Amino acid sequence: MKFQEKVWELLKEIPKGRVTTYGIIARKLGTKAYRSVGNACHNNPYFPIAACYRVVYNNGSIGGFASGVKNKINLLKKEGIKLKNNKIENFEKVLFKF
DNA sequence: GCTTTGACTCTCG
DNA sequence: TCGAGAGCCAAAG
Repeated sequence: MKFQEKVWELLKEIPKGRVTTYGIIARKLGTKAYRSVGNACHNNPYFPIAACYRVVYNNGSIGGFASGVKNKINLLKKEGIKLKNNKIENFEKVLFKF
């Protein structure tokens, strides 16, 4: 199992309406490769299963998205997550820490 | 096998 | 509160 595959496995675990951070995922995998987690999301082969759009910065800002940040925000809104100025509202509440 | 790059994070001013 | 700088790790060239 590759590093990126593990990331995708964790992404599948994220429940609907929740988000997580790259740092949390990296720690869960026992590494500090936050940036590689981002790469894994960018190379995500199965988009709908692994919810890469539910992953954000550690400070609650959106970060980036292959199809555009706006699209990412839109998806999050549909999940019931509220955003303000590219930042997650109630970040502590919707944060999923595994 | 060394260098570059990236959807990151932390620290400091 | 916000921006700049430095550090980190894995993957690709």
